[in-house]
Amino acid sequence: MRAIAAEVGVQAGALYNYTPDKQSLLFDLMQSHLTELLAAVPDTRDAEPRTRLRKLVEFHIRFHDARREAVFIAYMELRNLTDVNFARIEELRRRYEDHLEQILRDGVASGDFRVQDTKIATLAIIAMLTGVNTWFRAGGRLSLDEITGQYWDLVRNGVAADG
Amino acid sequence: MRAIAAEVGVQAGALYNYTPDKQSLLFDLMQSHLTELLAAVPDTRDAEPRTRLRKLVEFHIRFHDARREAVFIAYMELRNLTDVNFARIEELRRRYEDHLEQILRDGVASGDFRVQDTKIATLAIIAMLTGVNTWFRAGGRLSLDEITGQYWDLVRNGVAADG
DNA sequence: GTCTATAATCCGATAGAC
DNA sequence: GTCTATCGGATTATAGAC
Repeated sequence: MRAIAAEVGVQAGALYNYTPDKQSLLFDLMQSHLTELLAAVPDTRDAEPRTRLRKLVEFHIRFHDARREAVFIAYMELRNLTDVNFARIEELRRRYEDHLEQILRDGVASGDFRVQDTKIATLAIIAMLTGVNTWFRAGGRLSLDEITGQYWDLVRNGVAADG
Repeated sequence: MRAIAAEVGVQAGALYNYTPDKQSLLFDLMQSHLTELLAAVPDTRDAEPRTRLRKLVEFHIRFHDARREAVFIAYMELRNLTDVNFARIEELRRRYEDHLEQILRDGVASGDFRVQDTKIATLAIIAMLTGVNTWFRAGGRLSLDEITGQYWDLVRNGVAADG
């Protein structure tokens, strides 16, 4: 709380005019992050499964790169949530995962994708995509667009029906 | 330190007969974990790239599942290492990544794999595999062998030359 | 709404008896 | 090698002046 106060430019006690306690502040940060994530998911219902999957891959990498700090907190501070707040956050996270899983399900049904278990593929793909944040730094050897293209190749081939 | 002492069954002060300070204890834990990881990497130099990759995927998931606590600490406590210790740990981690990247390079050279950038594919695959730890619990819907098989399908197709 | 001051608690680490 | 006791400092949160 002192570090946050210093960043904002006030004393620690003044923060308690804006949040009842540290737990609420942490929960609100995570909830806002995931709510904004859900609101920003591209609506691709009318497109083909491959296009929908590509759009989601591109969106996920872009969105998470643009909010590195929030993503970092959302992962590292999970264990500091109360049981009730943890359950709420997990529910939002599950709803995001459902967007991807639905695309995979539709792609399997249409014959575009071949995946044994869409839930496992969902978790695998999300972990892979989110991992970009742990090493990517702007100005490196490759641009984020180039990296996104390569991740898309891995995902596309990974779930392709003609693999 | 007090929590560790309680777990071991001694008072907090007694721990300092075994470690000079908390930083050294944390570093030793991470270093041991990664050293054991490197020592346990299967030697598959004489096998075909596809077999080598499959063996590494199976090894990675098995090894990390068997050491959930160490893996958790190795990720969550990274930011609490001094700069010098952080560099040492990153060097060990890089050496592990090199095992996978060499397999991918050899597979690309032999025509078995098609990957634009082996370094990116390495990081993507490792993030995907390590992610299993965040959700897998023994006794669930699928066994770890079944899950490993599905991750292998995703990896195999992802880097396949005939995708 | 912000400040200073402080309460209550927790932390890593040390000192010294045994 | 472990204990008790404690130091010095950090933490979250509150109280009360302005």
